[in-house]
Amino acid sequence: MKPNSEAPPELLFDNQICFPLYSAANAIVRAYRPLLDQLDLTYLQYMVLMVLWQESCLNVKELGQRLRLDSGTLTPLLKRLEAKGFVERTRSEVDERMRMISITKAGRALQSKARDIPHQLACTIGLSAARGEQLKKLCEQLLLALES
Amino acid sequence: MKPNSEAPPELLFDNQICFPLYSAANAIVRAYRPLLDQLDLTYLQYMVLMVLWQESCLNVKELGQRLRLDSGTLTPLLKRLEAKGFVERTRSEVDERMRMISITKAGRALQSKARDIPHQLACTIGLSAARGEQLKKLCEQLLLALES
DNA sequence: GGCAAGTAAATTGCACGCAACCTAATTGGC
DNA sequence: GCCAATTAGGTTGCGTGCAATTTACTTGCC
Repeated sequence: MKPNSEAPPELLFDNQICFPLYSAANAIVRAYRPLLDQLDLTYLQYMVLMVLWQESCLNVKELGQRLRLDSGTLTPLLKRLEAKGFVERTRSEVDERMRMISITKAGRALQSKARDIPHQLACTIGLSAARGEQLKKLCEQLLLALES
Repeated sequence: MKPNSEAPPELLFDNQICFPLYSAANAIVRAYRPLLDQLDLTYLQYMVLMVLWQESCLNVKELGQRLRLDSGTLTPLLKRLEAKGFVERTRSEVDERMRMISITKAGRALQSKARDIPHQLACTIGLSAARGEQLKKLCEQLLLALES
């Protein structure tokens, strides 16, 4: 009995293009964890703060557009960041539907504590700057295509 | 007041290498969803079946090594696949600690139903074969480096 | 001004990921 | 044969992702 005699090669596990990407994303989060534990942050919380370090106040929708996430993910995450004292969640006075997310002093203070993380992570992932840039570009292309 | 005057460029959100990868992985899962809904499978369940289409019986640990996932993720997932009738979970007679996961007839039948999925997905992600291969290679390198 | 349509967040429910822990079976040394 | 160490898998708890729905507010049209 011939195994997989009629299976097209694209249905073979080892030929999957996207699964390595999926696994790599998981591995990245794992690699960040020990570094971010020291700041009491998860990877996603770290990314949210990184946005807020640059633009100290935006609403949930804007944050979601930058991070490609929706309110179902962001609302509980922002509540956790608020509970830790790193962000504030106030209602917009102009439009009461909007929730304005702003960085607190404690949240901004994390920026200097995080100073070494990019370098430390770069060491563990051990990808040259050129390959890193290449990877980033490819992912951004893919994202562009998937944003119909 | 100069914003971010002392922030190193690696702490700027738009300079993150890994976050596009993270977002792309999420986008891939989203892109697969409508296709896999027809088979009553999630992306990860589809990947598990893809492994089982090639090697019709392995234990949880072996499955976890191929997929880079642990029992905390796989056990509930395999129970769901069993509930749908696509796999069987039996105890090894040689070593009672091991749980043997084998594909069922219904599970194997999904392989032909899935025949068009790779092509359909390739259309939506719209990455040339060359760039796809490049992306796969980069992710595999990254995974290799992170598997200390 | 009043009301339908639209919009921003929040909520609910389900499926991952994974650390931390637990249980049961096996192995290795003596 | 006995017991400590190891191993396989399961459980728990928490944090995402996201579809689907709900709630509260705003806008547009008459």
